[in-house]
Amino acid sequence: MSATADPETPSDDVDRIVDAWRRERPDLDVAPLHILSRVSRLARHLDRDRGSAFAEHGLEGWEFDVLSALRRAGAPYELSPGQLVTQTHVTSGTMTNRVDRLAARGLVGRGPDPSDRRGVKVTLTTQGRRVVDSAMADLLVRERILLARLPQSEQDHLTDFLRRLLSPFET
Amino acid sequence: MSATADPETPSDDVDRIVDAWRRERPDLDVAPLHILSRVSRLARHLDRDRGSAFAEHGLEGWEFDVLSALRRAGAPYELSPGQLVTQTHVTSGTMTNRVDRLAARGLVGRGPDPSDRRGVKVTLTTQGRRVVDSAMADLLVRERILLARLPQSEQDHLTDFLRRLLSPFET
DNA sequence: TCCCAGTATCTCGATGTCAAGATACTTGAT
DNA sequence: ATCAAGTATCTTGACATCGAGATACTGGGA
Repeated sequence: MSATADPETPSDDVDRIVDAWRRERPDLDVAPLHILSRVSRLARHLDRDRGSAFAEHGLEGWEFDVLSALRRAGAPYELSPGQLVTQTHVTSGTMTNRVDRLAARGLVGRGPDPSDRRGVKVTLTTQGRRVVDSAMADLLVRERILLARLPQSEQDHLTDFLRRLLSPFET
Repeated sequence: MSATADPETPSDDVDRIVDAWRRERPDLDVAPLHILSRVSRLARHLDRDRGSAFAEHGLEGWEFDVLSALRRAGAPYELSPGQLVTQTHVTSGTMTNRVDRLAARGLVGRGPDPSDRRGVKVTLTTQGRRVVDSAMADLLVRERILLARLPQSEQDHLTDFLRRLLSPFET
């Protein structure tokens, strides 16, 4: 049991890890793990869960990331590889590869940028738009169920806390 | 600006993503993204940040994961590859590879399990223990600084919220 | 004793990513 | 008009991971 023992909040893996560190390194303040280790673990689980949601629509997670950036951009659903790199936080080499495979599947089209001959424009096809729209709807259904464990006021506080932790990373 | 506009909480990337979806799909309730998208993004940033903390000790993130599992286990700092697989959530093939490379660097030792000839025991070397101990101390310094943006009572609430979101995944 | 289902670990091939560098084009200063 | 620096994209090679299957050993029942 961790220091914040409470019959209402059963101990989980992170509590056990924190307790182990306290036993081995009593000189260290390992409290940060209670929050940040849970953030990492929750993200891993969310990734897996999203993966299985997308699989029902024949999509990989990385495919959804690209398609949803194009979808969000609004009509005509067109962005450059560079813009996609910025929005998805991958390298340019990775994006070249992703666009190749999405184009081969017919989910995006790739064409020259008329105003800059170095440039390329990636556009969502009708099929790509249909797929990403239904995958997104499904994803939200699942995520709402997960969040239902927290009443709205707690969700609002949680959003606020996360936003503040995120602010030093994103400007 | 998102629906929860407030002069004290400036908009961030997630707010912009949520706003874009609301514009494109007004029929969808995209509120879950406010929490879950921030969790994923924060985890990504934490990963990068940990990576640079570990680099100062000559460690990769995956190396720290293995070494810290052994360190937490307590003397004699010895676990089987299977136990390491369970604790680090990677496959057995990955763990074979990781232990190979850690042993080549002299951070762990690998020996036969006397009580089961199928088995292997992985142990932390003195050097491995020294390295993981200092990397852990450094990591905690960084993470405490991050969390200093939230007063203790908010950190306690955040821990509680995350624990509840995590509970359906970890039993 | 002899099997055989179960378990622990390792091997192999495929995959997605990154970092660094190559290529092609643009822009602004001279 | 020319050229250097900057920008956008693509290519290449190395790497860590995964999934599936191979190998080696254990333990219990016939």
